[in-house]
Amino acid sequence: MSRRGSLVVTEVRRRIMLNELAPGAVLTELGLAAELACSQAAMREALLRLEGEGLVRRAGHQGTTVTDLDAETAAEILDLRRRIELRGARRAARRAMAGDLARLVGLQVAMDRAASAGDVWGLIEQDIAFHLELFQIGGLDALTPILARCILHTQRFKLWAPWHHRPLVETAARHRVLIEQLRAGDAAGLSRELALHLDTMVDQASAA
Amino acid sequence: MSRRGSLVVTEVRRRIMLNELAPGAVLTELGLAAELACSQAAMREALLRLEGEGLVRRAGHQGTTVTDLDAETAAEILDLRRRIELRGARRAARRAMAGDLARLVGLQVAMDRAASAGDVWGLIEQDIAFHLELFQIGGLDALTPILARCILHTQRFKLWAPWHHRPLVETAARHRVLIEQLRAGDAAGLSRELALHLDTMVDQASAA
DNA sequence: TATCTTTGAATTAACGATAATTAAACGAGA
DNA sequence: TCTCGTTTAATTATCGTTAATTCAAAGATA
Repeated sequence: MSRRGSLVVTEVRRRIMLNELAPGAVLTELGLAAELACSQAAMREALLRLEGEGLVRRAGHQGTTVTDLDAETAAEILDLRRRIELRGARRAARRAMAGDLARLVGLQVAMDRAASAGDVWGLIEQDIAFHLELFQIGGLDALTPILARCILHTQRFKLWAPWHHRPLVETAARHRVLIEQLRAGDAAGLSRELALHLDTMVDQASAA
Repeated sequence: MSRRGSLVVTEVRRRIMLNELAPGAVLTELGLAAELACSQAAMREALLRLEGEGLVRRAGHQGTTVTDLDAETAAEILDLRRRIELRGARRAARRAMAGDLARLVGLQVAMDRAASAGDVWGLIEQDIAFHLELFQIGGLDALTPILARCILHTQRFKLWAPWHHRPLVETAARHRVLIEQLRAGDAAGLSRELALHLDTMVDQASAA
């Protein structure tokens, strides 16, 4: 699993998400490759992937730039995310098996660990994995990559906005109720709680 | 514009969309590269892009396979497309400038040309460009790639379903009314017509 | 006969070097 | 002083090759 390319794309993604590579920054394949000690081809593949995720924009022969973000766009994407995720959750409540619950619980404890360790990025990664795992139970596989993109961008905006100081442990704990609703097979309850979950995220961002 | 890589990705995309490369087919980088007379690296980049579009699935060291498609998934994606595109259209009606209309008219005549020439694929390409152009007037830039993906997949399903025999010229002509509503700045009218436009597409597919 | 190991083919991943393309800096002429 | 053409530097795109990984089938052993 020591796949170099995988590690490279993960690292560049992390730097963009954490704003270490700020919007508008110009990246050159050779330059970043030297910094991360990989070949140009590996970095090329990484940037290609990140372009597919909407994190960078590759423009001709004049370098690759980190994409901008703004509040209105973030709101639009969050709205789309809400719709997709709620629809998936309603289906998930009717289909969840024991194994699904076990996987979610596993991600939950991983989030708790990351939160108490103060590992912001680790918490984000597990949070994304949690929501995607929950969605995939619903079986709408073709929408998963779209949802993944929406989640990525909402998280990016949340990190970028200077006012994201909810305690980590609380953030992690807020997923427990979702598991409970899912275990109960309560579609209405799950979608209600999930909507609340997403709303608090936006409240947090718009409460300036 | 004689960019080799661009041409390669376009060609592979065309073959998948036209079902010349059927769902489940396994593609090897070297094999396809030899067939299209390009290097492995160029084909690698092409497949990477197509994976980002959801047309192929790259799985470890066991080849790249063309993704499956089914009616339920297509319906879900079309639903998402409708939502995104209608929202964009409502905004577009309030923002359209003369230049925007000119571009749309240009695409319209290109569709007419392709239709009367019996060029199915050309018509599809122009149709996709038309809808994306219309959406971009709305200014929701961050959603454009998501919409592009949805449009691509709805078109793919339409082509894949064996019952898509609406006359080409009629398909092309059906975009004129959209331009008219946009020119009139009638947001309600445009979204109504666009919804109808999308509904006929699904009726066409579900009328088995 | 069943299971484990080994060997082989096939494929992706990575690298280094070269070519092609673009954008900007520069200078000459009007 | 401004504009146009040329040159130059930087960057991406492509190529050919090599290395590492995986899957599957053949063979050996209990």
